Amino acid sequence: MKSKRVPRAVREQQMLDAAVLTFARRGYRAASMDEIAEVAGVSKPLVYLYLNSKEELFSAVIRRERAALVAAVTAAVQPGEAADRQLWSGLRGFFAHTAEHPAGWAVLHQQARTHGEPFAVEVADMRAEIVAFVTELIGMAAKEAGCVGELAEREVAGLAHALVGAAESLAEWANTRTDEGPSGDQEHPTAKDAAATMMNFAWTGLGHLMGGERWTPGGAGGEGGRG
Amino acid sequence: MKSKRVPRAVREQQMLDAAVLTFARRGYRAASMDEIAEVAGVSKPLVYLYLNSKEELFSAVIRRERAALVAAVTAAVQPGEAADRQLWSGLRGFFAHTAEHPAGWAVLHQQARTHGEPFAVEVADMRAEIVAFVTELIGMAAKEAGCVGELAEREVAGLAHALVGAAESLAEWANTRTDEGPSGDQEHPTAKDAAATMMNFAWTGLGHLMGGERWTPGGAGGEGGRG
Amino acid sequence: MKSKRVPRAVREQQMLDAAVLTFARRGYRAASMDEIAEVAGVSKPLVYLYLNSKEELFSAVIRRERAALVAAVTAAVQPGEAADRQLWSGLRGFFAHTAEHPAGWAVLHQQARTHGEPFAVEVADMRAEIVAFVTELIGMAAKEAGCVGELAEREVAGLAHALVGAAESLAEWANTRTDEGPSGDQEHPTAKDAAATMMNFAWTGLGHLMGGERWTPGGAGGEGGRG
Amino acid sequence: MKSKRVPRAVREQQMLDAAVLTFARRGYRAASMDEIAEVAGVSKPLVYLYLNSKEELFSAVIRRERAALVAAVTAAVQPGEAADRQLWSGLRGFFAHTAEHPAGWAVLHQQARTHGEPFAVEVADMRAEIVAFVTELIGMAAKEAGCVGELAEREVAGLAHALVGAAESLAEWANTRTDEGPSGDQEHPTAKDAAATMMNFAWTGLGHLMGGERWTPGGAGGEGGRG
DNA sequence: GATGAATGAGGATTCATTCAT
DNA sequence: CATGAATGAATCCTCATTCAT
Repeated sequence: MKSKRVPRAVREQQMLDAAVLTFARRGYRAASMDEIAEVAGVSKPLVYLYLNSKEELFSAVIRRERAALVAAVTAAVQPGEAADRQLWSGLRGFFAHTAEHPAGWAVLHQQARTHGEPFAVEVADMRAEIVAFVTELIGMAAKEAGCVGELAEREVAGLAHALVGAAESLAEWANTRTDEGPSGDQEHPTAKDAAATMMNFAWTGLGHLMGGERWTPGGAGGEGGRG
Repeated sequence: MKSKRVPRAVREQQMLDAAVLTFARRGYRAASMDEIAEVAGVSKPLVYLYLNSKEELFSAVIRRERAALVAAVTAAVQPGEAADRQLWSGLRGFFAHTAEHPAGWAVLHQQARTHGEPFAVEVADMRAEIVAFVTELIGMAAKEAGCVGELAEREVAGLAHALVGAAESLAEWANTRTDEGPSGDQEHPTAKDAAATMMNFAWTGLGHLMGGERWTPGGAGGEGGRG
Repeated sequence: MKSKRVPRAVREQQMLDAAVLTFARRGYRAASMDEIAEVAGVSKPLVYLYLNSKEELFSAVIRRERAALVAAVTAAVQPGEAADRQLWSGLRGFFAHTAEHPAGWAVLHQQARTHGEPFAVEVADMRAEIVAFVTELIGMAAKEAGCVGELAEREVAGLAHALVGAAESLAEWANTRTDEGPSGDQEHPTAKDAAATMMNFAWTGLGHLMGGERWTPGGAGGEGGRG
Repeated sequence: MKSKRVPRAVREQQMLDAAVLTFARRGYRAASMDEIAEVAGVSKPLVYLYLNSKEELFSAVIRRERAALVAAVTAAVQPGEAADRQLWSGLRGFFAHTAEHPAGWAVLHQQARTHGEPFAVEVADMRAEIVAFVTELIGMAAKEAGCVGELAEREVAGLAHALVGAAESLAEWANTRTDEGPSGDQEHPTAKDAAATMMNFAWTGLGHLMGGERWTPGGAGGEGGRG
């Protein structure tokens, strides 16, 4: 005896919840509208009445999850702070959100990118947003460090992409480990640990990069890199 | 004008070529055996005769592309060299191969991971292989730098994952640009550029990390990071 | 002019009807779900929605036809009567039912037995049921005739099998003639005629068998048989 | 290393042997030419070269098995003997042959009858042959017993069909038991036992039938039957 | 004579989607 | 609002059959 007469807005969220889970579990193509309706606890025609089609449903899911992730990161950051503090906060927000919403993250990071333009574009936009934010932070840091023009624009873009990719990889690693580890949070990289790893890995290097330090293939191994 | 009466080994490779392209373009589920057969220039039954099923075909594709990628990286590295030189060479091999085989890379990096255990495991294994290689290099570098026990094992694993993720992200970025950019190679990050970015981004930071430098949230931004 | 919006229970029977006809006409393998759906006047997906698979459909058909045949025979028999009366009534019920449902009989007698364990077992069970009933009747008759232990158990089982086989053969013969004969019922063995033939053929011999009469190869032909 | 250069006639028999086994095991439709060729130890095109098509192959199998069965029965019978001796011998030949060639019997009795006219006709013809032989024997017996015109032609036909059906049923029963019984021949009806059962069951009754004895529904059970 | 290479045709099954009630 | 009933359009897979060598 399912609860009847639920307001539309609520029903829609239930459907989106069911869809996120199902798309994450099965993938876009393998997820059937039948299963989604069943998981949502409603009849299939109702799903169509509210969400129109599988494609629109997937789209709605992606938009909602994107918004939620961006909101989580944005909420974590204090706009006025120093660049490294902002990155630190943003990363913690990112890792915390993806850890709490693994299905949502899976849909964004894995499913949406592998099933055609309409969806991939949405995620690409989100990623561009984040990359732009990181790029800005790097710029801020450069200004803070008093080094102007030292880093070419393209170089900065590359660094930002690398940084974002590193964070994504860590997020997946952390989430995957979570599923298997029998022990508590102390055992695996929590959001805080992951963020710390990122800061040590990326920011320290960036600082020296801004100081003009470069690794060059010509040098004798690590020696050349630090010279 | 399809060449007829081709020996089996050759036909199989043609089929795998067609499958890589099609799986990369459409995704595993959306790719139809009909389309793959057509792209391969053979009839569908022949595909089944040689590769048995869609699942086995996908599996064969993944195995082939995995082997090719690992071979490319391995061939690029000179085992005896210093850690940073090995990483540098390996990264160049990696970026060069993924740039030359974008479809193969897409299948490994995007499709295989999103379509169920049997396939994801294969890629996870490959990734673990690479992460292990990177982990070893970091260990070597630590020894070269005379810092022993400075980095916890878990920390190294995190760094390796971050590094690999950064490289993957850069590879995708580079390849995506390639598709759209009308101009030549000079315009976008080539394998060499990408590898340089990675070395500057990751290795420089690692070097200082081994020197005991850490970023801490308590400190005043970048200043605290370097102290 | 297909009647639309029919309740599920009704549609299922229509499908089973169509399936019986089609399986009888073509055989299990040669019957296509397409044809069955067409004969049933519905689309193929509906058949799958209700009956799940060709195998389950065939199974459902067999179970329904088995139940109908057993019910027909059971209904014809008066439990309290003498053994020969019960056999006589049961045979008439059997011949009447198989004559009225030739397709159902064909599916049970020919198709189900030739297409793998799951189906053959169902029919074997039914046959065992009937053989057991006949065996019981023979036992009853022996008791009525005052001959106890005269017939070995294995001998009775053999006789029961022979009797059932004879009835099946006659049923097929009668039905086959029906299809071709242009004239009315009087011309070919109706249920009553067939049952009479069976009683004369089988029961008369059984009676004398119980009286100790045996045919032996040693004797001089028919003479020896009656001695 | 298959033996090469085998004369055509031999190869054909090997193929027919393989076909009998495979058709018996799988059924006509489910048996694939691939499997038959493999069982026969030859390549598929050779099967087509010799037997032309699956249909013709099946036909050839049926014809060969029919001929073998008829030959076995014929060989067992001594034309000049008394009717009951001839039937006794024929039945022993029949049961012996079907027990020794279960696959052939399965193809004739089960497969051929369930897969369309062209094949069913062949078996129907064979059955008619046998029924005619039995009919003749019954006629002979009637003459031997001095009763002429006592049995209507249609009645005799029915009796013959019943008798043949009983024998077929016993044959199947005996063969099926053979597969399961772990003990020796003594345990289950051998050809001889089956034939004895048949003679007792059928011939004894027939003898009295010729003597004018009839079972009638009106009478009080077995008593009325014999009166 | 014998076979590896190849395919046209067809069959089971699933799914997104829509009405009529 | 809400749903049981129904389907068009693919998709995976198999098989009998034929060449070219």
